[in-house]
Amino acid sequence: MAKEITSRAQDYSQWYNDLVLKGGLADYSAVRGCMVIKPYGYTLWENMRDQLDRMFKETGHVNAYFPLFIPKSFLSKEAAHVEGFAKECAVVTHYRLKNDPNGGGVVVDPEAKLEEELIVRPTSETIIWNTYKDWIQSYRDLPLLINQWANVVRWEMRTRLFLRTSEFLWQEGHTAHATKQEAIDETIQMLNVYATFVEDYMAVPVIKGVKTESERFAGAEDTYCIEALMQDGKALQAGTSHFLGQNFAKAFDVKFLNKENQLEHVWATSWGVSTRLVGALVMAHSDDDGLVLPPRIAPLQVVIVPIFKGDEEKGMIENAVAPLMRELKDLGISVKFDNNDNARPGWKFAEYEMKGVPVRIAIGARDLKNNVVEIARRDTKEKSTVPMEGLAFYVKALLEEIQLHMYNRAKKYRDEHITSVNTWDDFKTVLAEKGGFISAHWDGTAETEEAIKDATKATIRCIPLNNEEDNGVCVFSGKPSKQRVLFAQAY
RNA sequence: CGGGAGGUAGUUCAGCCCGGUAGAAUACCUGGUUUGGGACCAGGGGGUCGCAGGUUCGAAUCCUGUCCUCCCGACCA
Repeated sequence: MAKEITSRAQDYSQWYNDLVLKGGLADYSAVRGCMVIKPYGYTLWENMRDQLDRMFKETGHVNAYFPLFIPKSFLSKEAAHVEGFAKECAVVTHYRLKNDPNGGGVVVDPEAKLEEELIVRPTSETIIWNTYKDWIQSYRDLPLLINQWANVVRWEMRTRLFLRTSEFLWQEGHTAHATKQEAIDETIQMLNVYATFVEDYMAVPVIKGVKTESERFAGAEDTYCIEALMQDGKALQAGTSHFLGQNFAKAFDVKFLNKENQLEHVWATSWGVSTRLVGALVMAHSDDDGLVLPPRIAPLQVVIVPIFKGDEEKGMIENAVAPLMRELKDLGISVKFDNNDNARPGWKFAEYEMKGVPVRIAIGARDLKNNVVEIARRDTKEKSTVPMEGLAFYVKALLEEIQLHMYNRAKKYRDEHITSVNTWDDFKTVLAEKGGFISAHWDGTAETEEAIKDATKATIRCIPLNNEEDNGVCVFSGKPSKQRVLFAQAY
């Protein structure tokens, strides 16, 4: 068949591409570095987005929308910020095309040059803080808790579907607070929201931590992150939450009058997750037969495949399936009855396995006679025969069991791939032969971090939150260290 | 952005070296037989050979440029 999937062992990168393309999540586009998210992949993103949106609203946030274009001058107002993003910005310089006088289609009209060039947002801190300046006068205006769902553009040299594309979809929360502590609390709260979402809905275990200075967001005081582990032993940053201090408030002159009638700069946070989460989901759970999607966010939770000979049997099966479909839908389960006559059952089995549908129900004449169905779960590929009686409730419970099992399996793998090492030799050996996170002492300097990166391509993914104090010596420099940090090669 | 590979039917690919009417498998359409792990028979439709120039009587094939993709590297989320 056409839809063969490269195995993970043979070529992990190609396996990932195969899953995304053949699983129907996305396609390449005519534009370099930009992808088309197909309906199945977009439904997955919608399910993720909707749940996150609920969680943001439960924690008091509201949505708004800010412009795609940012005046060039805004970007340079915060020194570290411009430093971090300048090299990957798309710039709009003209506002009109005209017919080519030489007959070559349309060309940019040189007369239509913009007075001030516009940047296509790589992130929205600058335009948002320029706006917040007008919205905030008093402590009564605080906290300001706003999120936006948007697309952003970062001009990437090397792209990969979902993991790194020039344009991607994300949400960015931008909040303003009266006190430093309140802003820090917000930063941590949103980190926890992300961790809860990724673990409970995506079934991907994460480590919460804080970034070192060199991995910090451009313009932040502290960057908190959740780090996940992929099946090839590489880490993936799944979400970040930044404590911005007063950096943007000072750059954009955002001040408020406190209760004592004194002017102060506000304290800020920003936090985001992107369509990159789809890539994380794919690489965390899937196998050589295709996608494996967690029930809570799968575009389709259950598929029913009829097996019949002739119209009479087909009709009997349809009669039996109709009430089952109703019961499943009443329980909030998404279900599809695939009675397409063109494809045979075996073809359908393979197809829905490729697409990662968590539960497949097969019903044939033999089953009708015995009042049972065959249920196959995608995560373990186990098949079992289950009575029709109470089937909807059985399926509901099974979906929850699959969700839990997927998380536990991923967590077991992750936990087995956190290795404590105390020597530089062990560090290199473990990284080369086993991969995953390496827990090691670090002397706290950017120089050592850089040297380790140059030698091994591994970076410090994070300093885990609530890290134990553990006196030792740096695995690279031998200098004293108070705690272990997590290293890994990363996406 | 550097190195390597590639772009021909919806898809996977052959044809290119050595220029001469664009092929296969699969998918698709019609009819029939089928249906418990990617069915079979018969008939049928479908491609400006990525795009643009050039060489030539003639270009998928040779030359130049350009766009898109993959892998590796640098950079970065």
